[in-house]
Amino acid sequence: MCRTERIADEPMEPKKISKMLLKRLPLYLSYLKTLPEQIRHISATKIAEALDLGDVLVRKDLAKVSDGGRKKLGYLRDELIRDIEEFLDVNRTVSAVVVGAGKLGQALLDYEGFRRSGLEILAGFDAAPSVRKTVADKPICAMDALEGFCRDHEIAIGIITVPADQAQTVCDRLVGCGIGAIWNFSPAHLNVPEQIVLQNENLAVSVTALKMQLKTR
Amino acid sequence: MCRTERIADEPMEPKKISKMLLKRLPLYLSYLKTLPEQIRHISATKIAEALDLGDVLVRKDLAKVSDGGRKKLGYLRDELIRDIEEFLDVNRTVSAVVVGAGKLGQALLDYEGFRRSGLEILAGFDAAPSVRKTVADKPICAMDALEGFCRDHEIAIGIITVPADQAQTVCDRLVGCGIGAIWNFSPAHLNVPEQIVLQNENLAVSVTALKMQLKTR
DNA sequence: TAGATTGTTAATCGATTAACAATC
DNA sequence: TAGATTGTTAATCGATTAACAATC
Repeated sequence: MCRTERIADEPMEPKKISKMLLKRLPLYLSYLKTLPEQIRHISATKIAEALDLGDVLVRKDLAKVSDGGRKKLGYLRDELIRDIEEFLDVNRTVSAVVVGAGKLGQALLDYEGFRRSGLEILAGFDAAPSVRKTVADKPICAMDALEGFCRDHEIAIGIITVPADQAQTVCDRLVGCGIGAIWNFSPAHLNVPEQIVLQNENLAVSVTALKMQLKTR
Repeated sequence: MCRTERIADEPMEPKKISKMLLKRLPLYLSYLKTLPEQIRHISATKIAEALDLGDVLVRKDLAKVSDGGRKKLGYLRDELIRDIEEFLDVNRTVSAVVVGAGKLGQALLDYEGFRRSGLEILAGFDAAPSVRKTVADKPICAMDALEGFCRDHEIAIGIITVPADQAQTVCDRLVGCGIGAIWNFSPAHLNVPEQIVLQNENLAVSVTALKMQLKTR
């Protein structure tokens, strides 16, 4: 087996971090932050109960990001918060643009909460930018300004909120600008080069799945 | 083993439908609908290639919802569309309300595309309904009208777009109205009775996970 | 001490993929 | 026929859970 025959000075492969873990850690973080000030210690079991998860699962997750676990006591809350924040690198801010300044695009431009996650949306772009000049003090620009803006501001994430039939074109242009990730709110399937991170937020898919669970329970 | 000792006249357990399947079927459907008119046949392999999925996976998915598969030919496109639509019951419309008429709530009220998924949002509710009287011809009502409205219109889905600190309260009221599912866009973890379907659309979680993939690739 | 907790190893579960038989 | 395809059975993979040892 490859694993047992590993050459000694080959670097250890880093602990694998799954997407599932990445989705749970922010939940732990927001739960920990809602706890009353006077609570100093918190156990994996308590977190698991509060969030309807298995206790072993939470324990393993926490062990991946912190070594502050004390038998019988659990974790020091503030230390655990720091460790998760450090792991998730919430203080590193990345820049984004929204393409498509319809209602949804405007809502994302307007949402204050992203800053707490380390996302800063700098501008919106739209084929008809005349409807609004700014949203939440952020400029709504014409599409032909996209490439220049992305390069000048080192945009890392392109957020797509245009209709499905324009999504691939917009996606290609964003990739051409050198962005590293696409956050796709359109219902279209997008083709991206493999080094680009693609995350789909397809509300039509979500609602259909929700309806089905409603029906078949 | 339980399975082998099953009493003969006990009803067969229905084929299990996983959440993953429910999220892929709408993707197949929208892909099939974008195909040019003249294409009459389509194979699982082609769909898999177009959507970056495994071919066996698609084949198994399709077999669960249609028996129209013909060796060497694949599926008749129109028949497959009908079979998937029937399985997903897209023609059954369910009614919903949005609680929280901020930018995001308004965007959801305004989005035409939900009708194609069989979701009809009838009204919005807000603690300060005075800001807007209607969005997309749908009324924005005061919170104290929530219970009456939900009962009168047999609302099945409650969509939550209020800030995190009000989400649980709103959720409890919706559950009290007899809705069957909560679609939660707030970043709060919600406690619901087990018979209520809960789907979280936590954008803070999404963006954090996206940032991490960006970093660690 | 006894109990609560962590953290590890093994088992289970579910979803995906591989292999392959069937056949139009 | 040969090739493209479906559909099934077995294998693999990854994530979760169970069992349990350690210990403060």
